[in-house]
Amino acid sequence: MFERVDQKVNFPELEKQLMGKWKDENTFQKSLELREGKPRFIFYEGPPTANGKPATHHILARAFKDLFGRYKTMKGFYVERKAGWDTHGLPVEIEVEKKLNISGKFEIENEIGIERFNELCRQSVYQYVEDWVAFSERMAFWQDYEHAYWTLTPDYIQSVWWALSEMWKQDLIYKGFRVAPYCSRCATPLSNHELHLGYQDNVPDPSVYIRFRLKKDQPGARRAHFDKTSILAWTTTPWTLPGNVALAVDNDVDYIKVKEGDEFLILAEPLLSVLKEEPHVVERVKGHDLVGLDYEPLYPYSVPEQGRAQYVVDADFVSTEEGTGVVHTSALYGVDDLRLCQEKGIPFKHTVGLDGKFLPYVDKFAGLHVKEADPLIIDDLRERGLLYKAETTLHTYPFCWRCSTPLIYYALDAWYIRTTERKEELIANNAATNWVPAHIKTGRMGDWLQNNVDWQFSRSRYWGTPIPIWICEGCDEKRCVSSSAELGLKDDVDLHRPYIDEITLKCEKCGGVMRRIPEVLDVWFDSGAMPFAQRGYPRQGKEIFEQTFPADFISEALDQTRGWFYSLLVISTLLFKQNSYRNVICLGLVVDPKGKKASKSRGNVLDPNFLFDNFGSDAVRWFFFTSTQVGENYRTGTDTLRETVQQFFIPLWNCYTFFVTYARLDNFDPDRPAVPLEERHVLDRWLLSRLTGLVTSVNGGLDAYDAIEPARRIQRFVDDLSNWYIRRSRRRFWKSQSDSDKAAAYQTLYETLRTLCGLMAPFTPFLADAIYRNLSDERSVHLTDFPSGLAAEDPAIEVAMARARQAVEAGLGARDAARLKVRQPLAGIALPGEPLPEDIAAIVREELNVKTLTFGASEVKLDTVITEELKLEGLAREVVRAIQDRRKKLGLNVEDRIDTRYDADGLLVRALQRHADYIRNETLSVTLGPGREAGFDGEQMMLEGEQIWIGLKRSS
RNA sequence: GGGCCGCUAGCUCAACUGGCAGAGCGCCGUGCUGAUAACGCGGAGGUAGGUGGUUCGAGUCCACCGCGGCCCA
Repeated sequence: MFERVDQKVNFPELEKQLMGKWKDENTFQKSLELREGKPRFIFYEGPPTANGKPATHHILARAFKDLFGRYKTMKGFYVERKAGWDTHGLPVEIEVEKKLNISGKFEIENEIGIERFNELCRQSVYQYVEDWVAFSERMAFWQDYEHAYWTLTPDYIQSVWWALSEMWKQDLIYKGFRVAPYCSRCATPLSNHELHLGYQDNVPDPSVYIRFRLKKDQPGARRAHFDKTSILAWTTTPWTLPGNVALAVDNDVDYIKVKEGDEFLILAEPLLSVLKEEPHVVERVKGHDLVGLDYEPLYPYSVPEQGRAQYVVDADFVSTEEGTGVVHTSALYGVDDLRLCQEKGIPFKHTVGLDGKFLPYVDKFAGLHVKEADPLIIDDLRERGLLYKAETTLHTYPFCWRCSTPLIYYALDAWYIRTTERKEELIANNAATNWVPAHIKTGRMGDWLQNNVDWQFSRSRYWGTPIPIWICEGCDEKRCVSSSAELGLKDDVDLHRPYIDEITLKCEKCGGVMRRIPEVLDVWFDSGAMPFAQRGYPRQGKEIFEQTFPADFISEALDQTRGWFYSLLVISTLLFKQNSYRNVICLGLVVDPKGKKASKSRGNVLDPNFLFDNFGSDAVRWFFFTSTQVGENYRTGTDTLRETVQQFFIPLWNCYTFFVTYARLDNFDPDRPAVPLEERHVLDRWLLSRLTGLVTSVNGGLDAYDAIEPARRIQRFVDDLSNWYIRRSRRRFWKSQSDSDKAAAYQTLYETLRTLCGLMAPFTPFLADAIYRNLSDERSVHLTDFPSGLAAEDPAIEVAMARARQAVEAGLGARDAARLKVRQPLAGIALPGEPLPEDIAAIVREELNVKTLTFGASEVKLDTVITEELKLEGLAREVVRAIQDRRKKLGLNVEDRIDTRYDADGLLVRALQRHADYIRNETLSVTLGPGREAGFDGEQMMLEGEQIWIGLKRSS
């Protein structure tokens, strides 16, 4: 027997009940046990960073992950779902810095200490993971949270080390430079975000034009040509001039040689206006004519012992908007500069230290801070006749957002993985991956791979996987370690800073002391290593790793293209020569109803708990599955969610309560023999045909990693079920005799609801299970097989029914135009088109409330003549309607019998007498008679312009 | 500056390979209703972001531009 169901449902409350049941019954665990030994469907959890409370956009990816995990489980696969937590990285550090009200290297190292700082990071992570588990369970994201992988464990870290050491063995790791905005006081590089915090406008800086004297002994015929000739270059950072190694010109720009006094100057034609005098043009050349010319170094400090420097090169970033069209290049103090010198093979070395002061060997300016040195350098060049002119310019310049020190661009040590060497392999492995939506493969991801640069994986931070590279103080020998055993440490020892920094090794080459480089790993390396690191591979878990690599399916939002999607691809390509995922759903972003990104400062952030409490998590999931194409943004607001509940959840729930209400009254027993399909009412056969099609397309869609089309079809089906099948079948459930037609109706609706629950289980796990359990003796839908292979297709019925519904539409339109309410029966209607089968035509007649339905007319033609006979029938229906209304007002139950009295005259009385049987039957009136009797709860009202009093009471 | 995605009714979104521009919400009118906080019918509401091009025919294909989003530089 089915439990009574309240029509007024509170979905959030329902969901909490289900959470309790799942916990008590271990439903998730059971769903896994059910499929033990079955083929695996391999899912990888992209670990969220535990640096804050989960937000609404986190529901999105988790909903999709859960959808396919549940679907494949119901399809018979064993779907391990190991949770994971990304525990390292700058976001965690920043969260802790905020709590401590500190910021930056200086405070961390000198006030807090790395040991305590990292301990606080660890605590912070543990705290947030609790929030994440609660959140995930609230939205029914079934994962194994007890056996989650944590990127901070010694096992995990050692796997990561192993991965790096394998790349080391392949000679894919090298040390280089990285130019970044740098604060010399804080001794720290700034992130892009930090950089943007500190720009100031109208900052005065020197603007100097420098003569670079061309060497007289140029190779070949060019020699005499350049006597007394200088190339004019411009800079606003004179302190970079001692580090000058090259001048860059644009190959295709016109350069002019002008005579000024007894010397010659070369600069770009569009910038002749910077000259002090009216230009006296001597010669015009192209930039590429200048390339290769040697010039006299301004200073001896950056003249290399080996290799060639101080000559003219071509570059693609030369501007003719300002300066002279010649770019002074100092390799280590500009992003473009460094790239150019690396491309051209120009040697370079630092002239400035990490403290922002000139190094000792730059003897003229040694120990001076670069900004202090600027005027001295200008003076020095002026004295030596190398300064053409010096001015002051006002421009926008970045300052440290913490301490307001002017930032400089500075090349820091950085470690790289030579991904460019394996670029073609990366592209091939990406090409073999199924992207949803497809355009990401060649678009966003493909473009990113085409423009691949080596992966800079070192971070000058604290809370991260320490980079396992040790360098000999004596001979510079380098070594990459792959396990704690190699360091003489136990397996379970904490490998984080600062402890790891104290570990020294003995150099095998010279016997000297080897120390670890101070940097930690980019967190993307951590998460990209999860396919094997979650198993502790290769020290352990070898077998399980091999069984679970690569993944069949992963899903995240598209900001992961350069993040996790990339790091997984790179690491597995370099180590295992294939991608670690076969199918990937790349989701759009959650934005506010205006399309703006949610942010606290805009105040448009949706609190997930607010949504859960008001609409339920199923509703939020369903919204994400149905609202827009995968890859597009989700305009999310309370209005759209309210609509989701009203348009889909409530109608579905009403279908369910309708069934339960009458099934209880009739003691419907689902185990009774089924009425053969061919003997069922045409509405049943129509519904089951529709259901068959639905099952097929939902299976097909989900198999192709498409969620939206299946979900939208389910939505349309529920509309058909509610507003056509049940609407047109109601009387079959109400009628008093229990014949086979009634049994067929119950069986059809029952099977449909159960199947629908199966189809919906992966999408809305709470709602589907709530309904299914009541229909199935408390068995969980999540332990069933996914619906498939129904065989009740009947295209002819579907076509005919579609035509019938069009006929109804036309007929109701005609009624409306004629101002004839549907309650008033009419003699007939004639419609265009071919006749419909009788059983379907009957439905149309009933819906239109006409006696006859004919086809073949040229247009819709309604017989509008209302005979007295029809009028009385219409009045009878009015009376029925009035009695039903009264029943409802008196709070009577649908099955309650009543006695009915009336007081009226004229046509109404005749209608009541003529159609007494009909009225009694419709309203469950045991007696129906005239007279205002005592004890009858009555009401005076108007029906079709006539007075009537109707009174009723519950029949004893 | 570059890449990708989007731009269709007031709002949210559809329309297989080019073939009569649609649904839901909201609004107005009206009807139906003992499952329905629901539903039906009718109405108002569209130069499809803009400009060109290809085609018998373009929301759909091509080019350029604009706006929004994400990412890279």
